Formats: sequence, structure tokens, C-alpha cells
Amino acid sequence: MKPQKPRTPAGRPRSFDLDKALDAALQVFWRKGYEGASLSDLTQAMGINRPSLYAAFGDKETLFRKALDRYAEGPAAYVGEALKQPTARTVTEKLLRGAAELLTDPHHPSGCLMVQAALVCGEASDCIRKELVSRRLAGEAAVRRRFKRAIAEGDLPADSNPADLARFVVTISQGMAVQAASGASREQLRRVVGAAMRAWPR
Amino acid sequence: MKPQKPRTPAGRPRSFDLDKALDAALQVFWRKGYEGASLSDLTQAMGINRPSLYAAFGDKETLFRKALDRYAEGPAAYVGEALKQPTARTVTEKLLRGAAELLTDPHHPSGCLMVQAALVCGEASDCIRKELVSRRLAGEAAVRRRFKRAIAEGDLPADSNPADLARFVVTISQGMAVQAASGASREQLRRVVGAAMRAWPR
DNA sequence: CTCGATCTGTACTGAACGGTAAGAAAATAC
DNA sequence: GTATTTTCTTACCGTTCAGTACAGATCGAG
Repeated sequence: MKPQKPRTPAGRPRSFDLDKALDAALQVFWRKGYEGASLSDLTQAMGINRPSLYAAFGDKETLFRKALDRYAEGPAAYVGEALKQPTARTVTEKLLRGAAELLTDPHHPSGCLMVQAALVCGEASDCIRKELVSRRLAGEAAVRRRFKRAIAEGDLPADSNPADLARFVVTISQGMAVQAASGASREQLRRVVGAAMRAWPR
Repeated sequence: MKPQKPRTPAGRPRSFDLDKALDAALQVFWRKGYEGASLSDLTQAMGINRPSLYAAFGDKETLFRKALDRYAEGPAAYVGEALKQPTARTVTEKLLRGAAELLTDPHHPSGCLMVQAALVCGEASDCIRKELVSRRLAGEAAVRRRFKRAIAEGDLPADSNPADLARFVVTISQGMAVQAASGASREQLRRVVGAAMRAWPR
């Protein structure tokens, strides 16, 4: 018989909750951006000391990537749901309406982490900027693939350009992220979505 | 007779060109953002030493505001031109096409200074963030006023909502700014504009 | 020429940055 | 109990940050 996994792994037990600490870090990065979030900001919000942060999450860059993953799986999970909608139109509508809700959710900072955490930055953080560019492009590519499928299913006109359509939808979503960072309300963003959907082929 | 303004104002003459130095600073802020641009970055790009910068432009915050003004009068001057177009449709088209050109101009960094210089930041720079929010909202308000006029002139349907239309156009423009920061090409942005204009009432 | 004014270069300040060394504390293993 | 392992706390590291003191350089005025 192999020894079963011990209930508690020996050594002094961690005095904080990993997930809650990561959530707290996510909020700080979301509100202040990658460079604007200092380690003092982070440790204070997480309720832990600096060495505990490093032991549990690695350096600032690693912590940020973990916060990004959590963002994708949590607040931004609506994107994956939207892509499962049956038609290109409903996919688009769910993407944009979901964005309007997320970007103005009072339980979170305004705006989109992947847009505002490091749209530009100093050289030291450039790999973070590139990581965000890459993730934004990956999201756009997912929408593009979904629209290609929609064409194959006859759901979009055969002569539609899925790349252009996807970029258009993502551009509106990212514009809404800037609007949210400027203080736009949920209702105002909903009206933007309404205007965009009126433009969509029926 | 009062003494006429002296040709050279006495004292050691400045050894650099004020406008060129400000342009250099603008480029740095544009590429790295307000927080990401260090004084060392700035002085190096401007070709001057730190005390010369402080004597000529004031502190970092003052320098940034001057760079913002220069941005508005120079690269972003197309906005004022666009608002002079005769119809709401041509105003919109010129706004968006001008944005596509500016955001991907190879003579400048990609993207929009007013979007990416400080979309979020640490507390120390929060007044800069607010200044940018204020300027973005002022631009949107100018478009809104122009659309109100268009309604009065019968150029837009009387039941149009100028605030919603203005926010929609500005949202697309700001989304294109994020796209440019993600590496979108000029041609790709032009296609976004095409999609947006197709949605516009004729 | 000398005097006052202004700019330039060097070198510095205190504070904040990200990151870590070292030992005390708290758990399991035996 | 003692040993071992892991975490926690305190205090610190070197670097970079924005901003400045000071002395030398370069001009016009007289």
C-alpha cells in the first residue's frame, strides 16, 4: 500500500488562503496595472508579508501571470460561454453584453485587466506587455475561428470575412474597456452594444 | 520709449531646441506611458541633462501636460478637422479614418497617447490618469455637440441620440487604439473602419 | 573689462522599488 | 520527547526613482 496523501503536508501550515490572496492580487493589478501595482500594494491587499508572497507565488511577474489565469477562468469566463452560442449573431451579442457587464461590475475594478494592465510600459515590463498582446490576439483568434465555423454552417454569408468580423467585434469590446476606464456606466455601455448590434447582419 | 523686447534675453543661451526636445519627450511618453517613461529615458531622448529639463519644462507632470498639448495640436489635430466636415456621416468617416492613419503612423509610436499613457496607474500618477479621462471625455463631448448640430440641420434623424452615437464612434476609435497597441496594421484598421461605416445610417 | 543673469554638467539626496538572508515559530514524523 | 520541514517575521540588500545643490560656462549690459 502506498502511503495515502497526507491530510496536512508537514511543516508549519500556511496562515492564509492561496486563492483569496491571488484574488486580492488580481484586484490590485486590475486597478493599478502591472507597473502601478507595487509589492507593498500587493502584500497589503493580500494580507501577507513579502517573503510569503515570494514563497507562494514566485516573483511579481509570475504572480501576475497567475492573476491573469485566474482572470480568464473567473471574471472573463463569459467569453468561452459566448463562443458556444448557436449563431454568429448570438455569439457576438453575448460577447458584447458580457463585456458590458464585466467592465462595469461594481465588485471589480472598472475595465479589462488584459487591456489596462500593461497597454504600454517601460522596458523592464515589456515581456508582460507582450504576454497581454498575445492573450488578446488569442481571444480574437478564437472569435475568428467561431465565425469561420458560422460561415461553414451557413450562419454567416459565404462571402463574409471572418477575420474582419472578429476584429470588428473585438475592437468594440476593447473600446468599451477604455470607456469603462473613463467612467462609462453599465447602461451607457449597453447602449454601445445596442448600436453595434444594430449594425450586425440579421 | 519702453525698451523693445531684446532679441536674445541675456544670460547663457539655451543649447537645445525647445520644440524638438518636447517632441522627443512626446515620443517617449507615447511609447512607454507616463509611469513607464523615466526621467533618464526622457533626458536621453531629448538630448539634455536633468536640470535643463526641469528649468525648461518643470517637473515630469508638467512636461507631460505640455506633451499632451503638443499631441492635441499636432498628431491629433485631425479631430478638429473631422468635426468641420459637412455631415455627421463624413464627420464620422473622417474621425475613424484619421484615427486609423494616426494610430499606425510609422513616424510615431503605435496607438493613442491619450489612451495608453495612463489608462490605469499607481496613486502617485492618479492626477495624470484623471487628466487623460477628462481629455477623452472632452473629445467625446465635442463629437456629441457636432451630432446635435447634425440633428438640428436635419442631417441625422430627429430621433437619433447624439450622446449614444458619439459614444459609439469614440468607442470604436478607442478600440482601434488598443488594436494598434496589439500590433494591428493600418490596413486592418481601415477594414475595421469599413465595417463601422457600413453600420452607419446613410 | 566687470557684473548680473541664465543655462549646463556633475554629483548628490531621500524615498521607493523589487527581491532576499536569517532566525524564530509551528506543524508533522519518529 | 527530538528531529525535520515549512512558513512567518524582521530587517536588510542593491538599484532606480524623481528631483536638486552647486559650481563652472556663456551670454548681454554697462
